[in-house]
Amino acid sequence: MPELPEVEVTRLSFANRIAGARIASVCMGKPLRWPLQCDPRSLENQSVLAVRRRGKYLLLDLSDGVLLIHLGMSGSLTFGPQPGVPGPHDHFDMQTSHGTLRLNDPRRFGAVVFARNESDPVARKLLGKLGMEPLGPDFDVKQFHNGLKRRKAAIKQVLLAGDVVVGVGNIYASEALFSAGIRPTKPACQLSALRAARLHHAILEVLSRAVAAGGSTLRDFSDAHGDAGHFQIQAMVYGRAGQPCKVCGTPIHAIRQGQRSSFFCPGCQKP
DNA sequence: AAAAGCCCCTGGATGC
DNA sequence: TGCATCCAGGGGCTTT
Repeated sequence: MPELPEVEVTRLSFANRIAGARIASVCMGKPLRWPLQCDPRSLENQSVLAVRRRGKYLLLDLSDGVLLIHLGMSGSLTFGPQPGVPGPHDHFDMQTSHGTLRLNDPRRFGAVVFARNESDPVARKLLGKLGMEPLGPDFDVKQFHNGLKRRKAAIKQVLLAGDVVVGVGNIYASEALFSAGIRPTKPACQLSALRAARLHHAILEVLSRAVAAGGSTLRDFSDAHGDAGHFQIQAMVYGRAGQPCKVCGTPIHAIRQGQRSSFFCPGCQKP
């Protein structure tokens, strides 16, 4: 479910409300991808100072440490008063003076990890190799192109790897490549400066539009209020195998790259 | 160093 | 209706 826009929309939906809250108790459900790395009771009486984001990770700054939250494939966060007893897929429940933060994650690819700070080895292992923030000031065209030049792998897989630029998941990778007119199979290192610049622009544009629209709602995303987005971002290629391209009418192709599906228009996207 | 595969897990859709 | 198979928005780890 969650690519960068969904994570950012989730963050925006509760960051201000949870800021300043005191943690009363933390209740864990089934094991997530990684252990919490601390006794849940050691979080009690700490305050939540702020909620930041790095790639697809949410960072909850506490008075004495930081919680790294990842939503994996199927995770979603809710924050509000009196959520009732945790369900079978609620695996992290944090009661605070401002409400309860709850992680629901059926597949349990998500995680909540405590670290002393961001230089803690625990945090560095998860955040250390992340690439540029596409919506941040450091997303530089030249640096982006340089990053791609070092990689012989297909551009789609380089985008997904997240070590050049973070936050571009399987849906937005296909959409951004369509927008830039580039085949997902194109070796990253073969992109000219012009085409790299087009892709840079497409990533920025696609992701920021999705954030503005309140999360992709390409499927069934809901934010921490539990509200589904009111808007609908139309996919140009993702999930549209066999259907006519909305620009040129050519049937959309679906291929597999690294065990993930990719979609592209053979007419609009040049090899 | 980089690339390719594997795997974690559950649930929904599809096919026989 | 029941059961098997395939697929899903991520990404760390191991092996080439």
